[in-house]
Amino acid sequence: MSEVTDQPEKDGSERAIRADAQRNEDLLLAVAREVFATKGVDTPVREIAAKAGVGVGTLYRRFPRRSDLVTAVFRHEVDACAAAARTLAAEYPPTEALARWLRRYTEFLAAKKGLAAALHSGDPAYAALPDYFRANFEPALARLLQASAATGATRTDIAAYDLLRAIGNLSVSSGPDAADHTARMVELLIDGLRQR
Amino acid sequence: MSEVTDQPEKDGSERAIRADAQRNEDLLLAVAREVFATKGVDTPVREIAAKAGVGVGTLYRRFPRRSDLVTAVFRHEVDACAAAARTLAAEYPPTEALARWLRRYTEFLAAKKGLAAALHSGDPAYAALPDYFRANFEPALARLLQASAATGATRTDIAAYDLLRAIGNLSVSSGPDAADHTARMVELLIDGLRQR
DNA sequence: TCATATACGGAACGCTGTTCCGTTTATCAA
DNA sequence: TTGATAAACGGAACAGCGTTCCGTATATGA
Repeated sequence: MSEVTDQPEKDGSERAIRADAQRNEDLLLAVAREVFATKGVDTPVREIAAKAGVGVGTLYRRFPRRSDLVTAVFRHEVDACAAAARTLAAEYPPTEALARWLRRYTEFLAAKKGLAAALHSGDPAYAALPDYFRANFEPALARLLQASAATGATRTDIAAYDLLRAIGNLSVSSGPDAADHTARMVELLIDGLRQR
Repeated sequence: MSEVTDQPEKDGSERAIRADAQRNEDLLLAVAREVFATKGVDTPVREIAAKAGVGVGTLYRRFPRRSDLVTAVFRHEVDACAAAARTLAAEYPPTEALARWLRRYTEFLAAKKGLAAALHSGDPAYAALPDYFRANFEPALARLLQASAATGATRTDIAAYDLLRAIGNLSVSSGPDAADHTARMVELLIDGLRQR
C-alpha cells in the first residue's frame, strides 16, 4: 500500500507493445468477429481462443472481460460501416452512394441480431455502445443525405437519426423470409427518399 | 424398447397428484415470483429452492428447465392481471374500471423489466409467451374499452392491442424517475381516452 | 549476447444449470 | 390400522461456463 512502484514511467509509453501481443490481439478480433457472426455472441471464450490458436490466458490479458471482446468487435464493425460511407461517397454519385450505404447498413444490422438482446439487457458493460453507434452513424448518414439532397434528387426533410432508427426497426422482423422482407422494405424506404 | 410398460393406464389419471407435491409447486411459484421481482429473473435456481426450503431435485421435478419456472411465473401473473379486469369491471363503473385496470397493467409491466430482454432474445423457450400475453390481455382490455365507450364517456376508435402496445412502449423508459415518468404518461393516455 | 519485462498457455477455481439415485413419505387396498 | 408401493424428496455429483493464477517462454533494448 505505502510502497512506491519501481517502474520508470517517464512519459507514458515505457516500452512499445510486443509484436506477438499485437498480432494475437488482431487475430482474436478477427476470429471473434467471424465466430460471433456464425454462432452468435454467446459462443464460449474457450472456443474463440482455441480457434485463434491461443490460450484463454492470452485472450483475457487483452480482453479482461468477455464483454470487452464483444464490445471491441462491435466497435470495429461500426467503424468499418461508417468508413464505408466515406468510401462510397468518393466512388459513386451522391444518391447512388446514399442508397448503397443504406443497404450496407442493413447488412450491418442483420449481423447484429444476437447483440440486440444484450444491448438493451441493462448490462452496464454494454451501456456505452448505443452512444458509440449513434455518434458514428448519424454524422456519416447526415453527410450522405445532405450531398444527395443537394443534387435535388432526394428529399431534404428526413433526419439522419430517424432514418437509422426506421431501418433498425424494419430489421427486427423475424420469420423464415425475414431477411428478404427487410431488404424489400428498405428498398421501399430508399425509393421514398427520392424527390418527386 | 420392446418391453411393455406395466402401469395400469386405464383412462388417463392413474393416481391423484400427491398433496405434498402440490404444496411444493405452489410454494415454489410463490417464492419464484417474489425473488424474480426482487433480484431479477437471473437468480440461480439453487437460491429459489433454498428459499422455498426444498432441494433442487424437487424444483426440477416440477420445472424440468429453468425457463419452465420463469414462464410459469409469467403466466401466473398474466392470469392475475387479466382476472383483475373482471374484478374491477364488477366493482367500479366502466370508465373507472378501465382507468384502474390500465394502472394495474402498468404495474404488471414494471415488474417484468427483467423479462423483456429474455422475451425478444430469440430463446425458443420463451417464444410462446408473447402470444399468451396478447391472447389474455387483448380480450380483457377490449371488454373494458367497450363497456366504457358504451357509456359515451370514452372514445370508440382505440384498438385494445394498440393501447396495450402504447403503454408497453411508455414503460421502457429508463433513468432515476422512470417509474414516475411512465405513470404520468399513462395518466395522460387515460385522459386522452375521454370523450370531449 | 544477455537480463528482464512482457506475454504465453492451460490448469484450476467458483458458480452456473441439470441429472442421478438412495432415502423418505403419501396413498390406497386389505 | 397396516403394509406395499408408487411418487416425491434432498442433495451430491456432473458438465460447461467465465475468470484467475502462475510457472514457462520469448521479444526487446542495452
